Amino acid sequence: MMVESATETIRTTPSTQNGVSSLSSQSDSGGREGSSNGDTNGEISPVDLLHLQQQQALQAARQFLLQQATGLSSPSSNEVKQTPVQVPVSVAMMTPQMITPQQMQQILSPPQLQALLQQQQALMLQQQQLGNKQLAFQQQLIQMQQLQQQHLLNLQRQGLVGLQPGQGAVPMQSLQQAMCPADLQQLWKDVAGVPSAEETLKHEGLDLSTTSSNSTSYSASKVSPQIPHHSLPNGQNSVHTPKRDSSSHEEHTGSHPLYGHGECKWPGCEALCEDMGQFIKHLNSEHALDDRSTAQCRVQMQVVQQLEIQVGASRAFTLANPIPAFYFPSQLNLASSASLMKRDTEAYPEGLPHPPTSAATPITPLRQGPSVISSSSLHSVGPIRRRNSDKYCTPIASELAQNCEFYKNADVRPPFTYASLIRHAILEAPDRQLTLNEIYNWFTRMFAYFRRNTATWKNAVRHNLSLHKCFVRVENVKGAVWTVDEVEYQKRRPPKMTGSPTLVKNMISGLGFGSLNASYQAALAESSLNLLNSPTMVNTSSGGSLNMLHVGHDDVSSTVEQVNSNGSCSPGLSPQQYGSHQVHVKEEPAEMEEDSRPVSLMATVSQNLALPGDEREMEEELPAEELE
DNA sequence: CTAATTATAAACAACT
DNA sequence: TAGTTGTTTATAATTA
Repeated sequence: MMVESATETIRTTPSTQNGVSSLSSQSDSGGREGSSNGDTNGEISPVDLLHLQQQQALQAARQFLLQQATGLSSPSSNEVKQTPVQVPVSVAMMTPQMITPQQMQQILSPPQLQALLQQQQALMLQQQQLGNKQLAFQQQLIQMQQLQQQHLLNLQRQGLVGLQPGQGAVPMQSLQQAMCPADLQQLWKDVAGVPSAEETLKHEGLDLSTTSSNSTSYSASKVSPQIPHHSLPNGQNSVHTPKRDSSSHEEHTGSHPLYGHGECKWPGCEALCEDMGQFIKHLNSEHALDDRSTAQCRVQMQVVQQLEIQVGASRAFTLANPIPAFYFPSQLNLASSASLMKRDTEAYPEGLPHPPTSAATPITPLRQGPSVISSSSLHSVGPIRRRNSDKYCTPIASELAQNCEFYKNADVRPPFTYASLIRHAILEAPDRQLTLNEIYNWFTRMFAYFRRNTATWKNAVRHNLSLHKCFVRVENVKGAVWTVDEVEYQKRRPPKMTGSPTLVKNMISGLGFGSLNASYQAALAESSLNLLNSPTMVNTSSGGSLNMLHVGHDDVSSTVEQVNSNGSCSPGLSPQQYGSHQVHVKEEPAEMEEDSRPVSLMATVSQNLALPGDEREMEEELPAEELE
């Protein structure tokens, strides 16, 4: 007991408010915030510093990419400066879905890069499942992006690119090389056959001329001096002998983004090259860069950026919607593997009292099935404030349903707030009411994590019950039970995404969803439309439709229950139903019954998202009560 | 910087 | 009296 509370205390206390806060809060999690006590980077481990550096560099590179694509000229100096250690690698791995495009820029660290990009791909995959024909192309684009970044990374490592964090100066040429313009040509050809893709591009208002002029001048001013002899296949730069080139690449021979396993990775090429030299030759001969491809490359970069935006948007969307995790298995796998790494390495830093259960069987409970752990659960790995999950709103029901076993056995903090957990527990009960003790039991039964530190979390539970208006105490003959006032619960869900209607509009129109598949887009459009049409939403949401998308969603069960349980669980649900003697209303429960609208609406959206062949999934997800 | 949300700790009262 | 249940206040972290 004492030990438990002690650790608990430690866990919470630690956050220092230096720039390292997030890092420390991460690592210290269960343990000594040892690293956080200081206020400088001095405490940061070498590894962290490395990460930091990589992040900075990466971010700069990314920034540059974005600039190139956007035509923006604003240097990223300040942003880069802020980046320091802000988001440790672990976070990047653990919170894939939470990462906004901007955060992504900051978070990206070499080791994560691939994972992230793969996740993006996974997302795109998801979209594909939604019926998008353009996906193939988009995925390729993503790959291109991946290649770009990897290459940039390599360049940085080599010192070939004097990437100043504050300047984000990455030579255009290097980008071009990384992008493999020829490949772009190919892509272009492929795409040519797909009117929608071109349509998309037009729609997105890609301005080749503008962009290219921008990037050109940009690269012209900064590039050459920094890449002394990094020969480029396009011949724009001084062409060196393959050997020289290969030598310059030697240290990372195997890491050339386009060269691996003895063959050219140029999409669709696969030419065999015995060594780097040969590969370079091959590059020069087969994948030369001409003006056209250069232009295409630039367009490509823009497209890539668009994709990034889309990814961000779709991520937000999927987060806001109960799209079952199995929608993107690849991501899940990734996530789970990430979590494994996490757990094995940093989840419980040295000195940390490893939770009893997990110590013995930390990962065992992981299902090998497709559902494994959804990303949200990853958030919880380690002592992250669960608020995250709640915020980014992982449907607790589906999450729990899927990872029920995991939480039962792994000493992992569930990524949900106490409030949402309590609510879930109560709603899960046959008569949607539980005594305090029953709630306790539910916690301990469902989560290994809550089998310890009982004093702490029980206190928290009680505190939550008392504090939140959404929990209504009902006294009956046998004592008191707690019920949930859905309306209140939904009501208090704050705007999570400060997305104004404008944002939504933008996302839907060309920019974000320009090339999203029709159904996806339609679903989103519809949802936003509905949302916008809903008076409640319009004036309620400070932010706008996207907010509403979120509302009531961090808990699928709400949706489900309201839809399935005929009335018994409707938002307006009055405590009286419980045949209580007396009800303590903490405050008037708000009379807006329209609140149910967003919820059912969500159901609609979900359905829209559930495309052919996926209905089964949706159904799986609905009965969230089945967990247990 | 501020406000809101959440987690945690703790004091305290009422009740069993 | 001790433990449980509830309420309330305070503090800190995090995020928008």
